[in-house]
Amino acid sequence: MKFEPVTIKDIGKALGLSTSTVSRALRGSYEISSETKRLVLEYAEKINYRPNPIALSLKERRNHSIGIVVCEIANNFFSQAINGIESIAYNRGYHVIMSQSHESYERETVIVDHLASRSVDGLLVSVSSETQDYTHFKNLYDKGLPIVFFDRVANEIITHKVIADNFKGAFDATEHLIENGFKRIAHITSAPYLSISEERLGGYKAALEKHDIEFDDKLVHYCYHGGMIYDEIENALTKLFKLKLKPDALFTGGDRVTTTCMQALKKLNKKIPEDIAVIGFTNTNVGELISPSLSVVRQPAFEIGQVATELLISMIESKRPVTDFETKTLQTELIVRDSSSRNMTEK
Amino acid sequence: MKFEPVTIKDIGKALGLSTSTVSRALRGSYEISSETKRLVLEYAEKINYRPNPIALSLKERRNHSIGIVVCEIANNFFSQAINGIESIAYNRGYHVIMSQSHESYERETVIVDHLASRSVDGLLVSVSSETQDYTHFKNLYDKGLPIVFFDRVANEIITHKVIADNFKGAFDATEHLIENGFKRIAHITSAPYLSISEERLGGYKAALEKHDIEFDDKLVHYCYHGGMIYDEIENALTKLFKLKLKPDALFTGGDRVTTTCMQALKKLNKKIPEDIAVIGFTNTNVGELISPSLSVVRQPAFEIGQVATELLISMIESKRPVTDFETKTLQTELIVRDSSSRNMTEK
DNA sequence: TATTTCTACGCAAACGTTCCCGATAACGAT
DNA sequence: ATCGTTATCGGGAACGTTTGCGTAGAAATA
Repeated sequence: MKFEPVTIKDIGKALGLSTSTVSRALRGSYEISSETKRLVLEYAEKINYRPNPIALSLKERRNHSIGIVVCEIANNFFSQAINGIESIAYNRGYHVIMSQSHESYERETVIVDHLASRSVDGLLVSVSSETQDYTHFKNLYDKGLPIVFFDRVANEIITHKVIADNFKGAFDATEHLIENGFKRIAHITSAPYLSISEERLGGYKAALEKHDIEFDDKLVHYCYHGGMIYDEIENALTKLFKLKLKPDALFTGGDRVTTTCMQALKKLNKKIPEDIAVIGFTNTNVGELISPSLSVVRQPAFEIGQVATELLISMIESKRPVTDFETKTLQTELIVRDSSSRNMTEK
Repeated sequence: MKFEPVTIKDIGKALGLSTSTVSRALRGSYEISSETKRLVLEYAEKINYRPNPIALSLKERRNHSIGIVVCEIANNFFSQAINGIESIAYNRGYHVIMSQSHESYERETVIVDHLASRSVDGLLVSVSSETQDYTHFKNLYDKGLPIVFFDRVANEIITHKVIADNFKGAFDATEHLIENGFKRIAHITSAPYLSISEERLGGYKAALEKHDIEFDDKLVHYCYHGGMIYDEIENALTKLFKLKLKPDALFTGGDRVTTTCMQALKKLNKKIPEDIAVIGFTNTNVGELISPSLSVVRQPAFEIGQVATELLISMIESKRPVTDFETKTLQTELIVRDSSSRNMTEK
């Protein structure tokens, strides 16, 4: 199917004017008589003329569009973040182009290359859990393509980054468990080289240390697919429960990890919080409906998306090369419910 | 920031060839000597040449991108559908441009106009709950812009449509409640003029009729914001509970409506299913974790997205105008859990 | 009246490609 | 020696805009 659009040339032909005159009239240039302007504007309106954005892009060498690279859309955190991204982009006149890495490094490289081959003015990325090498970003970035990382960032690339305070979020969650009397706190999280995993593990360790609980790496499990693969989670849990010194609490890092852990615990017939207390990073909006109601660390996903987009657009629209980069850290929210409660276990 | 890309011209200059020769060499034309081809290919590889997609778009008058218009991304159904859309689009070499109407008719018109002004080869749309007038789609469609509707469709526009079998899904859910002994079945759903609302209401009525239960419009409530506004849902529920003949079961139509109803019921201290049994349309993946575990009608969101995208791309790539349109109906899945169980109430 | 200054418009290049049409050379055939 | 082929390449238009520059005529100035 073809979509035959009306061009500036058509207007010129119809009105006996040159394209330049029409163009100028449309932009309201002072060198066009008001009479001609009126004529052009009226005719353009009549035939519902819309400038061809592609021709403009070619001329101005920009697209007014930004690319998003995330592992998956169907995830509470990311869909909320994308919502934030879209809200800002829309107001600033940018289109948002979506793509998913599905936690695959290879696919990420393909996507990024595809997006960046100049069909996009900038990139908003949260790296895949498989990604350990960042040269595909580095190459483009060095060539001048603006990139802002959010959530899962590439520390070795010097640019704007927007993250939640994962350290503090993890610290608070862990300390909350400790203060509720739990001593053997397990931690299931995503791939170890992910920035978020590192930061959350750091907070977890710091809380243990503060309360003089020895860190035990047998209590920490990494799920390389971020909870996308059920068995990975179930295996981690069964290993934990086979320990001589079983955990009495679980702190999960990641939206998918948390919900999948809850499903696995249900399947394994573990009572929460009697058998094991649970608190985890997740942005689900039905935490209170879950049985028992789920204690969570909630990330300001929408705001992260917004801030990242603002930074990216400022980079895109900056005349001079940007040299002053910042890492914005937004606070998480600790929502305590029943799944991490000591009271429940004492009944 | 500027992103200085290498063009076909640069290659020509460096190698002492014309742009046409370079272009042909790159495409492997038979009229270029293998020696020249080798030279060009090697050099292009070396300097990492990527064709400028914008220039191509201008030339070929297409973009290899499709626009998505939905009410919101952060919604289980839509994020899963978008996942399906992206999966097909990626394989077929199309970019996916996202936008949200936020259930606003006005915003929808602006978005559609913006997207369609030729920055997109086709549109995948699920209309907003406010939309009753479809001329903004009709105009573009008549001009030749391919459009495929999914989920919430515009019946008056003759094109491909992909929907879940909302009638049957609603029928099954309602009949399930009836067979479990419930007699006063309330129905809370989205805006009445939405195709999905109509279809689901139809299934609901048909099930009632089959089992000789009189339809009572006092048991039906429409939420014009599709559950996005909490109070709208709570109001509907309190009205239901103020009825002389209170409902004993609730069938909800819509992802957001269902989860928000659950939240409101919790806040109103209603026991499920003792005070009121619940089953609803939703694509949440934590239905079994909810207390009580939630009976749901699940839509094949991912597949709906896939099928819609395939149809759209077939329209885009069709040489001749498409005249044979189909409405694909995919089956829903009834997942019975505790929230709609009679047994629970008899304990 | 001759010259300058506006006013209002057109020409053409440019953005990066593709592709139709020629152009040039080599070469065998006549 | 001339011609038609074939192989290989370049010129230039086109896609839809914007914009620097040029220039016509009219008005203003000298």
